[in-house]
Amino acid sequence: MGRAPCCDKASVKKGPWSPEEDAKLKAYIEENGTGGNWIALPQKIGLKRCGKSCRLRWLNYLRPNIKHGDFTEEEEHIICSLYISIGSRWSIIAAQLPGRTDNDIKNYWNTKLKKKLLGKRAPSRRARANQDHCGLAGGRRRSHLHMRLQGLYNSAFGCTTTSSNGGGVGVAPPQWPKLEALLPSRPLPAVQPTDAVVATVQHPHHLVVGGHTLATAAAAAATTSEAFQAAEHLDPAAATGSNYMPGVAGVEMTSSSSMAGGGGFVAGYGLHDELYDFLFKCESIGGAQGGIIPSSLPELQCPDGSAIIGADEKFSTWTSSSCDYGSGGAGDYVLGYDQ
DNA sequence: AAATGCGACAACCGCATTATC
DNA sequence: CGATAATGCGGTTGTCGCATT
Repeated sequence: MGRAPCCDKASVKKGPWSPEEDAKLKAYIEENGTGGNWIALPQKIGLKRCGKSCRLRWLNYLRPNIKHGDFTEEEEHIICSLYISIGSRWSIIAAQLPGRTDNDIKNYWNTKLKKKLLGKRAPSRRARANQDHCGLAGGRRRSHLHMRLQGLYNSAFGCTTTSSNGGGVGVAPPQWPKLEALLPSRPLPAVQPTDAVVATVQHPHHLVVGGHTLATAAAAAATTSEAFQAAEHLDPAAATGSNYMPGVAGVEMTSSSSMAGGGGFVAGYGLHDELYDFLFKCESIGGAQGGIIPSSLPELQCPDGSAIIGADEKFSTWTSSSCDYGSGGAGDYVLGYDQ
């Protein structure tokens, strides 16, 4: 017995939305709100659509103040730096970019930014079928790709230079972190306001990442790195054979399936040192170039929008007192941020 | 001009989490 | 407190249009 379908698939229309459907949905929600029940909404307004489809359409396209396309360089930097930090947590990343949706960012990453980082065209879906048979295997592939991405990220954003690529500005390259789990062994809090997209950046340098921050994430990684030594010996991409992220070392391990019980993967040994190196060298370098990494230690805000509390030392307070991560249980790992 | 390849993006699917009964 | 429903999220797929062969 599987899960009951959310709607009657047979009587539900699929595919692109027509202007009429858009108008109906938009008009109704603007007038009445969602009523707190997406499943019932399509029946109310006479749409032959699944409630989930309505929700997606509203959140991604019909909602006011949605921006599409034309990502700025600053937005790209934010996306990249957050991706480095937390992986493919698109909803969290979207929360840092007002007007952007997770779907939009995800698409933008997959079609543009990833390639920008990789510096070459990624194989198409059609070509992907062959990839598994030809690629480097396991750890060797990982380290190979890892090195490539480090260089490519650097060159793509001018984070650093090498004498050989001609794009140099004569600064030392930041360290691309080695492979390891960045975050604690459970996902970031999933708590996001419905309209998280418009909820966040109070200050461009105070990024709040689902309650974690770049700084706290780095600190977390530092203190949990030991617990993730095993991750260094795993290659979920190879193990699953399904993650497509050539060159994105830690990133290729961040699919939700491969992360079951594990945080976003980023870097390896002494995350503490390497991630800070990476983030803040980029920052100091980027300062002259428009910046890649947010330039100050971020503040910490609980996902529920309650107190904004400074720096790392309060993270454990929040996690232990007000944030239930669910099944993982607080005893599963040691935070250690403020130890 | 037709076929094919590819990029971009909208939408769907299924799982995890949360809320409610 | 368990079962069920609803919602949120991320991965994947489908489709369209443009570029290339």
